[in-house]
Amino acid sequence: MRPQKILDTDMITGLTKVFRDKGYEGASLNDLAEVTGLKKASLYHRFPDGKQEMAECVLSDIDQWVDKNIFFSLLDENKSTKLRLADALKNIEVLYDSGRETCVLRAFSMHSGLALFEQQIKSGMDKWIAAFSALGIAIKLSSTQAHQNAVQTLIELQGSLIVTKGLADTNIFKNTLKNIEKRYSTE
Amino acid sequence: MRPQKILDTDMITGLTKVFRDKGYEGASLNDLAEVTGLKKASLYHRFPDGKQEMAECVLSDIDQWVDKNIFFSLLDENKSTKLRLADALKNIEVLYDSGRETCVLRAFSMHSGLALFEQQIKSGMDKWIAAFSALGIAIKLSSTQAHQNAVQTLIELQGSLIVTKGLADTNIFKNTLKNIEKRYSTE
DNA sequence: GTCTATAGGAAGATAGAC
DNA sequence: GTCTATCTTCCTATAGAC
Repeated sequence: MRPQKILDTDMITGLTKVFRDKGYEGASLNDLAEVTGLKKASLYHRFPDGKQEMAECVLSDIDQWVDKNIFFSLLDENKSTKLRLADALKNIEVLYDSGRETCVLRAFSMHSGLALFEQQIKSGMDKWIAAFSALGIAIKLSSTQAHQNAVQTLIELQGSLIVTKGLADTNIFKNTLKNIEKRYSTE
Repeated sequence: MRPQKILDTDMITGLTKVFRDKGYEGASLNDLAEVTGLKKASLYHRFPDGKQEMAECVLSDIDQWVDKNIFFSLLDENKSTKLRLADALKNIEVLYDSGRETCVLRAFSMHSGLALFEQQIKSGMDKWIAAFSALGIAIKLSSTQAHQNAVQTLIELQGSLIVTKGLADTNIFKNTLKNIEKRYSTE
């Protein structure tokens, strides 16, 4: 991404919204131009490699947000495990807008045929599992038990996003977050 | 769909494979023509309304298969609840090829922008929930408990499909099926 | 850095011969 | 019923003026 002039953080926000709603192939350059207020040719000036570069910037931006607001919370040894989890879950609710928003990585997983995304999906999932495994270890689970719980947590988050959107009922997602909280409760 | 000449059930099989792999927008008429061995114009002869009609036929075909092989199993009052569930789970494993295949309805849920699909997703999910709720009632759960269990089952199935594909590990899906079996076990 | 204009190709869909 | 050939539209991407 080249040096910028005006809006830049706002541009990523707009691109993210379009990619989330439409997926990689579903998002056309016209869509992306419209949401940013720029013309197509101007988008190519900011992102010389075109649509793929825009997608990578969006992914990288979300990746950093998740690192900072979710994984860091889960691993912060200055706080109790209960508080760590509560903070992480609160930020997960923000990230997915209580289930109204989809997971971008998943939106990119269909179609595209770009192997790049497959790899990022795998490593993204591995990071979620590692973070929740660490939380499991912190509450004295065995390492295999901690791993199983982490996988189950990821399954429930992803599944809940789908069912929440399909039935248009955010209570489903909120309920899943509560179940996850219970799973890591020590009482 | 017009009267047919040669392959017909084979055609649906081929179309299904393409739609599952690529989603609705990702599946081009060239892809669909190639897999069926017909030319594009011939596809339009069989499906006058084009791609959308093909997609609807695929969905309807799967819908019937699920009715017959999964929902009917779950509701078959001639068998024990344990056996009903075992049969249904076995067929779920077939349907998704142990997690290697995606859920077509979900593959159609992105992009497209066709409201038709949104409606079919909702009613499809409702049917899964109703079927598993009935199983819950059959093992004497309260109606609210049966409903909650059914929603949780659907969440785990959908989530497990995603995580299984993301990590390329069918053990994850098989393990989820075991967990579902446990949830409805009466011992 | 942003624009207008356009190239070049692939998409969905149709006409009409056989 | 299936084909070849073609239409229109939309896509990603680029050239070049300002």
